[in-house]
Amino acid sequence: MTSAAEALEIIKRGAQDILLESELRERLQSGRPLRIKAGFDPTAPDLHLGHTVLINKLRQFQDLGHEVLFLIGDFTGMIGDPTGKNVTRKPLSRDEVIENARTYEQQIFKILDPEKTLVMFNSSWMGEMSAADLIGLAAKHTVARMLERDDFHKRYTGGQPIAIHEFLYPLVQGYDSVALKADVELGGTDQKFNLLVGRELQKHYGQPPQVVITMPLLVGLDGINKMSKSLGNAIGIAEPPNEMFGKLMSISDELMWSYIDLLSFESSAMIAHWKKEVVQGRNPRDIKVQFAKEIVARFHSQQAADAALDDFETRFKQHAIPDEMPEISLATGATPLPIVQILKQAGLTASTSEALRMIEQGGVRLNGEKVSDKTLTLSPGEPVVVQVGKRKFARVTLR
RNA sequence: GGAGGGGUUCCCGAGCGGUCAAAGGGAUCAGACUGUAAAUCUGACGGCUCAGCCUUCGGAGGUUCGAAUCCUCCCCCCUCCA
Repeated sequence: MTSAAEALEIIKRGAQDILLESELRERLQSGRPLRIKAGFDPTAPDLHLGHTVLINKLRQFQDLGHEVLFLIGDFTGMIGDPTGKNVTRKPLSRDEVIENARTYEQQIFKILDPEKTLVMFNSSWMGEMSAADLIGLAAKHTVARMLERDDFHKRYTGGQPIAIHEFLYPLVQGYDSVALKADVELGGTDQKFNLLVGRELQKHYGQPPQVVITMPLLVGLDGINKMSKSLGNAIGIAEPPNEMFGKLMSISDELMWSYIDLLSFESSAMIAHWKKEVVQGRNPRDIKVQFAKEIVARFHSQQAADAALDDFETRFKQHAIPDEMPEISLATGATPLPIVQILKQAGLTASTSEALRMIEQGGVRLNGEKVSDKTLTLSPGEPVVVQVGKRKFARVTLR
């Protein structure tokens, strides 16, 4: 049995803020299973590593005997969370939201214990709410306080539009905590404002305010924005091992450390040791490889991780052709097919113009031989391995 | 309701009658280098039947030999006043 003090230590690891820590300690000491809320906006159909920072923390709560309320914001998803956005989001349709929510459910149990997880949808209470109730809810907050929020403030002063419904988002999210009688709510640091609104509203509705725990945001592959599917800088937890491994290796040597801090299950002592080694001259690549393997193994398997490393090395260190690649069959007419058409039709380039450019730049290879003739044509015959750049391959058969 | 400012290629942002497929930056992609799909450097970056042609500058018309640039109407955004 873990003591309340030990539990607190576990929970604190990696957390950015705990508001208020004293309240959390009290509730842990009460000994009852706490209701731990985390809300997810169903805009992104696939979970990525950024989400797992939070989900790992939820898992820790479960391991400590608490109950996780995994809230899918299907109702709020139709609003679109304005957090961190500098433009108004377009609302999702009902069908899209439901579709996305289903995908979420399938994925979270790679990490969470289904026995201790309640998956809920906020439409089940928000959908029932009358217009009068909603106005009543809106009356509990002011425009000035909304504009205190950094992203709203920036948009407002920067001449960017803010639609009224975006103000409702934090209120609805806060109301969810009331409906769920949450003891604790977890969120990214960017959610702090919204989480605190939950505390306010719970007080208004006569409940003890929830403890707010924020987790640092994982920066995306671009090294600038937070990881987000819509920004295209994410590593999805369902991605194939090679893809996941390659993306992890593409993280810059500096950014790598924040990934390791937030995602690795290695002890803090080990991570500190690695940092020291790199300062002393060890190639950061080695650490990155180890970390990438840990993550791939977590979502796939140890074998898959080893295979991903092998593939990576043969492909990038030895510039070899990978074993597996898409098989494509193209129909040839009476005349031989120009190389640019092959590249385009095989999906290796977006257009024939791009195919021409790739050839000019020396990025196209046929069975490993660089192609320099833009007018090259191929006739039906043996399958050929067509390559564009270092990453795109296809085995093409002309018929 | 009134006055003013603005909508440009994936994003930001110049251009304000021909020299514009449209500066610059970012992103992306390719090449070089590298024990990394790090960093750095170089280049490319609308499409096509590719030394030529076609389509783009909020939308629809118009003026002109010629328009992203001028005019008319419409749509959208912002600011100030009420």
